[in-house]
Amino acid sequence: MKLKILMVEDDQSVAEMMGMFFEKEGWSMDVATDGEQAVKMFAENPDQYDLITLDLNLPKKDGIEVAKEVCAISPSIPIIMLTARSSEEEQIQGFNAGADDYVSKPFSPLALIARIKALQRRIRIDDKQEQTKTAESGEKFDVVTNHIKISTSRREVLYDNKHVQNITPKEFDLLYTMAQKPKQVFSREQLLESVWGYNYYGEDRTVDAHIKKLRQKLEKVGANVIQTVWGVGYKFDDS
Amino acid sequence: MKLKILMVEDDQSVAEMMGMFFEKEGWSMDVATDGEQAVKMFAENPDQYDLITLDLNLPKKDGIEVAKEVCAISPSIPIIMLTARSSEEEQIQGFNAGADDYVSKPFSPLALIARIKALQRRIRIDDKQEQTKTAESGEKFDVVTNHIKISTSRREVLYDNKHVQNITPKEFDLLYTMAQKPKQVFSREQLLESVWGYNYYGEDRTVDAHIKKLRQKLEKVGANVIQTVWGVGYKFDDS
DNA sequence: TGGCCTTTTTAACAGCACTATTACAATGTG
DNA sequence: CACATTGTAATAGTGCTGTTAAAAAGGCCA
Repeated sequence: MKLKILMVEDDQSVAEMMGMFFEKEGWSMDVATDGEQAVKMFAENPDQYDLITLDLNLPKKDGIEVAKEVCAISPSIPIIMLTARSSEEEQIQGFNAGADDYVSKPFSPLALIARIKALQRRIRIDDKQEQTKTAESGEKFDVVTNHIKISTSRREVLYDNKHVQNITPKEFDLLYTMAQKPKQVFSREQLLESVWGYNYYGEDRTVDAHIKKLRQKLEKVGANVIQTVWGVGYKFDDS
Repeated sequence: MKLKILMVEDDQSVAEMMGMFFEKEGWSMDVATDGEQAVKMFAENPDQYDLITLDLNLPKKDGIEVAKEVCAISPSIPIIMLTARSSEEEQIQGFNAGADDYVSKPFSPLALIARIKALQRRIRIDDKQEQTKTAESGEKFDVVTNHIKISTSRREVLYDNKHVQNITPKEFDLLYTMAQKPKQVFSREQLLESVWGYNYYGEDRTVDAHIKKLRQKLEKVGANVIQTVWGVGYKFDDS
């Protein structure tokens, strides 16, 4: 997989650092240091970029605005937002503006690379399912499996078109993380890193507690989609 | 997960503290207090170490130089840089020299442990993906023989596309170990080392017991793939 | 030498005590 | 109210051992 990435990032040292890691992966990168430059660079030659990483706090034009304008030019471009604090508010705005995933700062270089790979994988899969998924209504769901639909922009989960009520942020993120790769087992540590963030050092068992609550709420609409894999972790499976 | 870590750190109190935390995780640690010693220790026996944590400010030979020399000996060894102040400059140089991740001082022991775990996980995942570069659809199987498919990411075993039910961790590991090299005989000692870990002192016959259970579960889907090699051990064969 | 029986070695099986892991409930905090 | 944590109960998995069954080896005799 060879990628060209547009990194929108005002902290030059971060950009340089990531540049080296991308190079290690065999990817190339352009950097825009403010919002205006980002939009300009992308507008000039949209097709050359495979993906955009987008800092939210930018000079001149903030990340949300950049995302909107970029999406106007090329709606299918994958965008990963880099949010300073993991503020729910910002995430929702970001998703609304067209972001596909977010990574909260500070992040480890490898974490970002992992997300990029995951996103690319997801997009390839989506492409294959394009026929089934397209248009009809204006409803956009980020994850669609046999029974479940998840909308990140609305923070909504539907099971057989029934709303799952009162999902909390952590529960939503947990479900979203696992549902992106159905049947794949996630260790508690993986979930901690993915949902709680790079620099969070909580207890494994905290995950259990949230899984329990999530299961309770899913059961209310008849969903039984989170399996325990003994000695390993959890997985999503609704087949 | 059992690790041996080479910690390169001139501040002895830091090293001691981390030593205790590593011990709690069941990991062992060697300490080098300056750059020269670090390179020497690593060069003497590179394979014993699973990971290096590397302070950047070192007597005699700085961390960057150590990283380069270590990478020259063994390019795949994971390195985590410990940067004294979060000086971006240093981080960048460190990565250039071959570091995989960084933690800025002062760091919490749990933070470093979390980073180590995350790094190990990624390395394992990357290794697997290299082995499994085939696989087109979302289905990824790490082992595929005539009748059996094994997916470590899903912890699933299929025999002629039938699920083997209720596989426990030990059983899965046993089967996975043997199925990787069909027809090769594994002694009980080899299996103990591979599945239980190299410093586990258990009875040979414990292996038998698990093989029995595994066979039972495999029989339920009509699989008869584990042969006894009298006086030697067991082997996987489904041809 | 080759067949047959006995002895010895090795593996299969079954059950139990123990451990590890997970689910659940309750609490404290912001 | 969401969350993190902790204690406890429930559950699943593991390790071991006594016993039984099977295989190999050795001895005996035709």
